[in-house]
Amino acid sequence: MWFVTAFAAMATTEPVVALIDCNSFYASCERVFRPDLQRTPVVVLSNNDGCVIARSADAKPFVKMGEPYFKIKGLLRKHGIVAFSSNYALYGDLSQRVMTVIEGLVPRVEVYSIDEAFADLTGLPTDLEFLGRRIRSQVLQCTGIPVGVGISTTKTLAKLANHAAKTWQRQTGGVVDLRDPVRREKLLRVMPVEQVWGIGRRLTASLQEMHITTALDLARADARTLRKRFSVVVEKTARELRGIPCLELEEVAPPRQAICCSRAFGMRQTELAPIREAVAAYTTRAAEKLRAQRSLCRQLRVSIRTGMFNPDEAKFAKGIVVTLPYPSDDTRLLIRAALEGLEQVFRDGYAYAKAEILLLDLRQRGEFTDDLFAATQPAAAEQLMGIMDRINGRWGRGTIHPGRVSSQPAWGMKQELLSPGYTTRLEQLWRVGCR
DNA sequence: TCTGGGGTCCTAGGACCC
DNA sequence: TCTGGGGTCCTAGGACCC
Repeated sequence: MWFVTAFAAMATTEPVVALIDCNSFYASCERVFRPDLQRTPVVVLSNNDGCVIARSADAKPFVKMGEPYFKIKGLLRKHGIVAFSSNYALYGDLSQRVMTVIEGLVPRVEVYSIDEAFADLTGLPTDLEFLGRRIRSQVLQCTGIPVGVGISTTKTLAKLANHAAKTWQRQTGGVVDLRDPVRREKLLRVMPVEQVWGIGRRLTASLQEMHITTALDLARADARTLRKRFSVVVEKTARELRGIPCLELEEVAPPRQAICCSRAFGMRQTELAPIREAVAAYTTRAAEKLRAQRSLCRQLRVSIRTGMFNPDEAKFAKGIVVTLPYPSDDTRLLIRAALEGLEQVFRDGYAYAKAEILLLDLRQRGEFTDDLFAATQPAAAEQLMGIMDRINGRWGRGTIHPGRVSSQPAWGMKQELLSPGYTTRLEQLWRVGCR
């Protein structure tokens, strides 16, 4: 008899995956150190205070995602909605804390984005809904960030379960276990296909032509047809909706294949000089990211563009790829290449809004063996970069920087509503009590 | 006046090789 | 008379995600 039960237990060890997702993450971060805003709707703006990129739940009925700030200033005032510039130092730090708490509660975690993590719960002997609630309460207690938990047998279904947990927060308590097939079908039936992870605007339109309008329709569609008509990605999505895992948990993120630093200027720039400064600064940042993942790059693309929305502005955009003499992570060499490229693409007579640096053809150290006699990066450069990174790591980004990069730039971002670096800057620590 | 900043993966098509 | 077919690599562009 024990054999039979043991066998039955083994046979039911199906894969289980959870998606833990922070609610309105950026807005929640802003509230952590502003308890007075707990009941006040909050929105967070993009760089340069351009448009809305995050909204607290109580701001959602009033403000659309992506809405330009200048258009909705009056509306925000009318409804008493508080706006913040984005404070990535704060969000990044709180994100790390959230992930640390989750990693302490479950064995295998994939940090999927700044505010989401997948967890493998396969074979855990506990009540999973209980575990979900535990994760929620623990993260909230340790960080002040509310999260939702979706549980199912595939990543795509866990995403959907999480979505349901958010949509019906009151009824579900923020945790939905979607392993039961009956429950799963019930949810898939009411879930519009555009809510499915991996199905964007274009695919939704094409799927609707084929009368696939709900998640259930997609799950039941013929996989081969989907592959032929669209791609393997859509095919996998459909299989995952059926409960067949096609996407693995990726605990260690592979090194990036491209690194980008792209930012709009605080105000339009017509002269070459300030744009040179901005390009040097962006390149410095990109090179830091490059070294952080211990890669070298062989190519760099620099591009600039004017504003793209205002019909009265003359439009211009151009980029160029520059190849380095050898694979490198030396900020100085990269800046030199980027400025060379900039000279070639810059045209007088335009009001530039944005520059972008893209590091391409990345490889890990020791990966390239193409030419025995090809030059390689001097050891002195590696040492210097290492020292720079250590100083900036210890004393804060930008403590030491190339002379070309200005610390009070004319092109800098507009951040008029920036909250303090509560957790990342000593002089901006949260003050409690004592007036 | 004013509209984000990162990334990934896939496919199609051309060049080229044998 | 007759002019293949399979494979690889690269690039551009599209679609998606957060």
